[in-house]
Amino acid sequence: MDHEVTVDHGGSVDYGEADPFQWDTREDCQVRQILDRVADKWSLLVIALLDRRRLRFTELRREIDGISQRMLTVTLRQLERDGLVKRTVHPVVPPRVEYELTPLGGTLHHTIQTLVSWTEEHQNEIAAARADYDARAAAEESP
Amino acid sequence: MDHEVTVDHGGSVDYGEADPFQWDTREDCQVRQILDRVADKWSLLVIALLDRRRLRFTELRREIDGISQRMLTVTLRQLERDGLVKRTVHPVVPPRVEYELTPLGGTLHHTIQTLVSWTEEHQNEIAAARADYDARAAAEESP
DNA sequence: CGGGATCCAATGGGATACTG
DNA sequence: CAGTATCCCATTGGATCCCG
Repeated sequence: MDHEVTVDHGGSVDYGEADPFQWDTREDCQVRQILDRVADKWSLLVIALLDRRRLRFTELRREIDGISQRMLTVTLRQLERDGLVKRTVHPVVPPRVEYELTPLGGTLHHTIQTLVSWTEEHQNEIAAARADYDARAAAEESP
Repeated sequence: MDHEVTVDHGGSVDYGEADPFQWDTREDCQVRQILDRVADKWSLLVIALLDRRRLRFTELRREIDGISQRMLTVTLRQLERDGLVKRTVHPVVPPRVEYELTPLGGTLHHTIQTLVSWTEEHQNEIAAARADYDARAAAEESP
């Protein structure tokens, strides 16, 4: 039960760990699929907001500018399915549903916070790079 | 030239740093926009692959399973515009264009690598959570 | 080889209305 | 309040052709 299983993907390429700096970039790869979920626009924001908090549906909706009710629902369901967010329904009227990070979601939060921090720290450099790029592009078109 | 500028966003809400754990989640916020770019499916993969390497267009295309020529072009242009990737054209025939991370892109790579590593480490937990979720969902529908 | 331009299909995602 | 369901449009992104 604890031995490795080699799956035949139909190709003859060797996908072993020949290169420690290389990882599996195939579409059907687990990591790729999870990355798509985790690196999602809304997921990122939801996880970032749920740090040390426990928010209700409407609170999240209000905090995340621009998200529609539909996308918040979809995003929360995905995160719940992935075991990153815990959903608690309080049987009262009116309904009260709260969302919080699971321990697993908490570990991801650290990583995401790093990404957010990086963005905050370098936003000026990026803005400058964009301005520079746009200026060059404009200069080439109109001599 | 080095004093802070306060921009009036047209609203009367106070978006000051009242809460150190809270950040600006408005759509027109720089961080939000950059996050969207940086947390993009393909951008993530390109940056992850360009670490300590310098790859040609076709090499990137081959490495990233499932990316179309169009999306690779678009992604590389965006990354170049943001100052994260440097594009070098060698004036030979046939053309030889190489891409590499800029120093700024290098700093981002660290962060992204953390995200990729997190995914690799926790993929089994996530897969288990999904299976569990799906099992419960199926159980509820068919009694 | 490394794209730019174009066309078209898929899908993401908003608006709205209804429910427990 | 916290969704679900439906409709529908806008953007994303793939396929194809062409050019330097």
